[in-house]
Amino acid sequence: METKTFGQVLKEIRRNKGVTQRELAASVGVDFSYISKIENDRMPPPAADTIVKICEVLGVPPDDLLAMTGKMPTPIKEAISEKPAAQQFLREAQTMTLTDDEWSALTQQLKKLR
Amino acid sequence: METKTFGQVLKEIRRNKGVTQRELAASVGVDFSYISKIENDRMPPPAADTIVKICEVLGVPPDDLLAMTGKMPTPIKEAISEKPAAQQFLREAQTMTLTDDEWSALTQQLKKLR
DNA sequence: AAATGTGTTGACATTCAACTCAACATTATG
DNA sequence: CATAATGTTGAGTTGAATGTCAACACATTT
Repeated sequence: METKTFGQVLKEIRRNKGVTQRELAASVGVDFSYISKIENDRMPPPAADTIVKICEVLGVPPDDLLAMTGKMPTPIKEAISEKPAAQQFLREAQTMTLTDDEWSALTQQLKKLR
Repeated sequence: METKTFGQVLKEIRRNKGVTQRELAASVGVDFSYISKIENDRMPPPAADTIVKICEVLGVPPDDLLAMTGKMPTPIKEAISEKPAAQQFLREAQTMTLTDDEWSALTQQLKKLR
């Protein structure tokens, strides 16, 4: 399985949308040279919040790009930080080393709650 | 409800165990003056991993102190970073803004899985 | 070919968490 | 009280994350 890098994926999305690095950078609020480095994997992926902004500008959901980096946007981090019960849950989950399927099952359970 | 600070709780535990700041600091691997500052809330709580070490030295479970800080130990962070399915779960959970009870319910579900 | 738009590169800057170090203050003990 | 043990404080350090800036290269259009 030929796994694409973060930079490759971003460059592809941006080009498909017909946006230049400078346009994207200006809208996001970073230097355009930074976009270039990210796209060529000269630098690690940006902060989670920057990834979210980039995706907003490009009009795509941030989920895939976020998943590639293993980073979590600020709102999610905060939601967890403020909830001891959530932290408790995560500690349990970690000691169990859940599989992907088990996580999916839990996501289903989530929806049942409401 | 008079909520105790992180420093107050730590100082109390340490004293109950009859350990000096210098002893604790030496065992944990930090400067003793750092312990002092933490106990007097002159500095924010230490990194999650340091909290865990402190609790190991003092012989208490780290859960309470960790919960007070909203920080997550490295193993847990890594477990999540590596699992897109877990991130997906957390994104869902965040948009739903679960209550404590709902988190507890999920923790119960966890145990049912095995 | 000249100018303009777009992309790349290297060096450097900024911010923040998480401490350390040296000096001083306070408390306990003989 | 004298000394040692313990605790406190202010200033500085370190490393990682996240970028910026200036210069240049390439590509496109006129």
